[in-house]
Amino acid sequence: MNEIPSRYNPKETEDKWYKSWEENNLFSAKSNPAKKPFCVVIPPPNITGILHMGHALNNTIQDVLIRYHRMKGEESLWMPGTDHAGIATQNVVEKEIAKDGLKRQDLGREKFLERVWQWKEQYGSTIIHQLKKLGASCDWPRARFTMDEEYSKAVRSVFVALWNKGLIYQDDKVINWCPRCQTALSDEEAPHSELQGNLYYIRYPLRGQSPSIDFAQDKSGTVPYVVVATTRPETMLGDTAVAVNPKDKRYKKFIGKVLILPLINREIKVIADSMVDMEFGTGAVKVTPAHDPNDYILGKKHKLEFINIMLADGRLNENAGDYRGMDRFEAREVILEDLKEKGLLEKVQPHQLSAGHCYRCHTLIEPYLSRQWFVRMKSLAKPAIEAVKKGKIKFYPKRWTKVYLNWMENIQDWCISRQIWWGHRIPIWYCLDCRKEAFASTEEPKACRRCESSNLKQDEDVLDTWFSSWLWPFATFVKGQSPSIDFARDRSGTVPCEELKYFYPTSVLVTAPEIIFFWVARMIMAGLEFMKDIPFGDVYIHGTVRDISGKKMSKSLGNVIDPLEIINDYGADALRFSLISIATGGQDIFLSKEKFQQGRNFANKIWNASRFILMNLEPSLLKGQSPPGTVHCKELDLCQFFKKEDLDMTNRWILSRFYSALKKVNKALDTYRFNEAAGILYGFFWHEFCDWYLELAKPALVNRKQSTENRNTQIVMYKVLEKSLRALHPFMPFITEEIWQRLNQDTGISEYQNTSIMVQPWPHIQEQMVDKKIEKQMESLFAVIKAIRNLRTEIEIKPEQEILVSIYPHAKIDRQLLESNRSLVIKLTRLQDLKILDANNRPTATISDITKDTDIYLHFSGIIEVSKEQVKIKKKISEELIRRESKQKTLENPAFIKNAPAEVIENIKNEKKELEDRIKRLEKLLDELHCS
RNA sequence: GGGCGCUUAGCUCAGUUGGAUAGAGUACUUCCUUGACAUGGAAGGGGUCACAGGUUCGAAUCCUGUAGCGCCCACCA
Repeated sequence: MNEIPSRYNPKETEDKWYKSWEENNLFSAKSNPAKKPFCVVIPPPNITGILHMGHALNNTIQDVLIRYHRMKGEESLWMPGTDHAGIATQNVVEKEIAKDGLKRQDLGREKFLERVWQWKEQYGSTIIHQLKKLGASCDWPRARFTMDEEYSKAVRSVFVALWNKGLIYQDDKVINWCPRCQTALSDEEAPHSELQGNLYYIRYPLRGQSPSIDFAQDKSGTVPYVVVATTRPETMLGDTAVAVNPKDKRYKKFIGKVLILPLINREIKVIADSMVDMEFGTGAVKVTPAHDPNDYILGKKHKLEFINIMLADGRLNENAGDYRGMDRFEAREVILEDLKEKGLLEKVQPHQLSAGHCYRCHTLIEPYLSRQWFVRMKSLAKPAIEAVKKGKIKFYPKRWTKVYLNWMENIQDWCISRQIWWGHRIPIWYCLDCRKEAFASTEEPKACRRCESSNLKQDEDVLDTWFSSWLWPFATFVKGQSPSIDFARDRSGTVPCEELKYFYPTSVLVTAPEIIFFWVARMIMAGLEFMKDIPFGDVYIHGTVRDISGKKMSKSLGNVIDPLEIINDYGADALRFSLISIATGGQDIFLSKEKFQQGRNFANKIWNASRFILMNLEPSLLKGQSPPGTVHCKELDLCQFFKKEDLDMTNRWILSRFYSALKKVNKALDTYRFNEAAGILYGFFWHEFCDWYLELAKPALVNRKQSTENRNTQIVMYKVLEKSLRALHPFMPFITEEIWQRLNQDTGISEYQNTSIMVQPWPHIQEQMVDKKIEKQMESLFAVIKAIRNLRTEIEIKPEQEILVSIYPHAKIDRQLLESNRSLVIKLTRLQDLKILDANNRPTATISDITKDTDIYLHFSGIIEVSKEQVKIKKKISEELIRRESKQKTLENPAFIKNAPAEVIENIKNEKKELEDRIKRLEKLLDELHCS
């Protein structure tokens, strides 16, 4: 026992216990009708991922929930897994082969994919190991990967199901194109961000006018050109019209006229459309149907030509004339130069705009006309909107509901095809012989359905990664199922899938606001479509982790605080506890390394309190003296150890406080107020259990004789610690396990046969131990102790110097309370003696103070500065007078008396009376001071 | 252009349905190496709860507006 070090060393415990939990299968959960299910599916991290603070927060919250519910006796499953992360992973591997001077095309599709799988096998579970470091109690043997065979089948089934319903279609549209990743992206994958650019005003001459004419000097009134404003001048090469608003008087005469597109010398028409904003720019807009979503609409409407001027990599193609082969940004500069030379660049204005950027590589997105696959979303969205509106799915905090609904109500078709290789290949086949319509199939078809030819070709594209993620809450459960699985029917029992029936819908989804659209919304749609039921009842949205100045943490900014570094320096429990304490109500959290000290210090506090308790515990006493089977990890009525009435106040107090705190913790956890739960436990354990209770208990413990007092104190101290450990376990799994095991071992209590604290029951509230009266009394006692300490500090004398205190208890306080705790007060205030007075007679040479129910006189062999003492008391009196005055005023207000609830009035009356009492007593102290 | 969040102690933030002398962590001041813990203990100082109106007997808390900061969404070239 004595070898317990005085500092908690996480390194010696964390890996050891994690291993033990895994070896004993303690994270495993399975269909168990005898128990209530509780299920959380992990937001699957990318296989390219490395643990950052966002993960740490996200997974700590999930682990707290899982561990809490597991201890509450629910069959708790935390379903883990990883996401193949199409673009991100492909990028990583491409970078890798680039070191050998290779491109993916050099290897070919098959060889390249082999390389990716290799990479995945080697590095793909890095983040899983890191989550283990964090203490995540996932059911690891279940871990799924979005490209597992079964999972892939599910993806294809879903695709085919939607295809059969006519919800999937192929079309040429202007989509978001990342020239670096060379693939289409969905709108969500191309978030807009502000950009400082220019608005370029370019002159488009009327046909018949020489382009070389010096326009600037033409002031005759008939302007031979139209000026358009654009932020992307290079796209002019693809212009096929100029549009003006039909109501715009300035341009009436130009409508229908033909302009000569500069540099290219294409004839383009001036068209009229109400879409054009007369206020913006010149009111005349160049129309580039193949490179702008709006222009695309105009192009369709006015039957314009669609001219694609760009290659997949962002360079200009053969339609760009002399500019062919140039990169889009380079071309912009050259074009501007050329325009300027020809006198066609009228002016340049600085202009702030926002434009899409690739969410993977941050490259500026190019709107790009291409043939892609889409999902029609409107009909899928409808039930998903209903489910939230009807409260079947609830967001915490509530405000995200609106964000969700707003997006869902304006939902656009989802571009799901990606021009990359790593991912689920689109299950569409084309017959190269009959060349009829393409068809979808869950399995590779042997022959064309029309002409029976086997000369088939699968679509080259792969599906958006999120097209697999949206099935996560149920596709993770299908293992060894038939590929043509009909999820909904499966639940009804046609195809047995016990686990899905048992765990679905899952309980709660924990995630960050950034992926509400990407993932949460789509999972709800998929769940309702394929399972005919919601995927989860609650959605808890936590904040985004930022650095101390409010910036998002990112490697490029160099402001990252690495969770693994924190774990290494402070321990996983410290990291977890600090994160939970900081994360409030889904608010963004601002981190600095220092913030983790709180968690570390708390862990150390728990460690040392436990160390103290272990050092003062007589195992034989606990083992031998208690009734058979009583010191038990199961929740037994504490009354089996002792009659509540036989306990002294201190013990009754701490038990009462523990259960009062526990009640609040339960409530907080049940409503996703994690920081509050952590805060209550922190406050209880540190400031009540350690600061007060253990100090109060010391005298009883020093007395090693087997007195009832000693025995009871040992049991209570032990019990409160043990229960606190259990309550703290979801937050700090490692240290609580370590100590719990030591308690187990050192007390030699054989009833602890279970392997771990994590499978012990959550502490049960023993209502009979809650005693508000005792709590009040102890507070009075604490007030006395504090007042004495305070007086002590005031006189600034040496610790050794003799000090005596006499107390006059007022009627309110139980004299008995002081009498029976006299020696405790002496100990905690380091007095020589404490007298409890019968009459309120002030002895000489003292300073004094009052508490709510006592007058306190402190005597010492020094000189009192009477004037200073007077000032102190007078100040107090005047403060109290002000308060009394305000209460008085309130009570004199007839409206208050009329409207306020009786209870409030009563309170104010009491408070006023108390204030008056205090004032009277303070005045008396002042009086006595004059006498002395 | 919409929507949302924030503004409380030097700093970082709590404050549940309106009814305390407005809390915590950290920093600061003084004292304490008293055998659980200096990653500690004791005692302190520090806030007109962004601003202006309003509702109410009563507002940090509810309503309206203003300012600043920060997010998210949107096809203004």
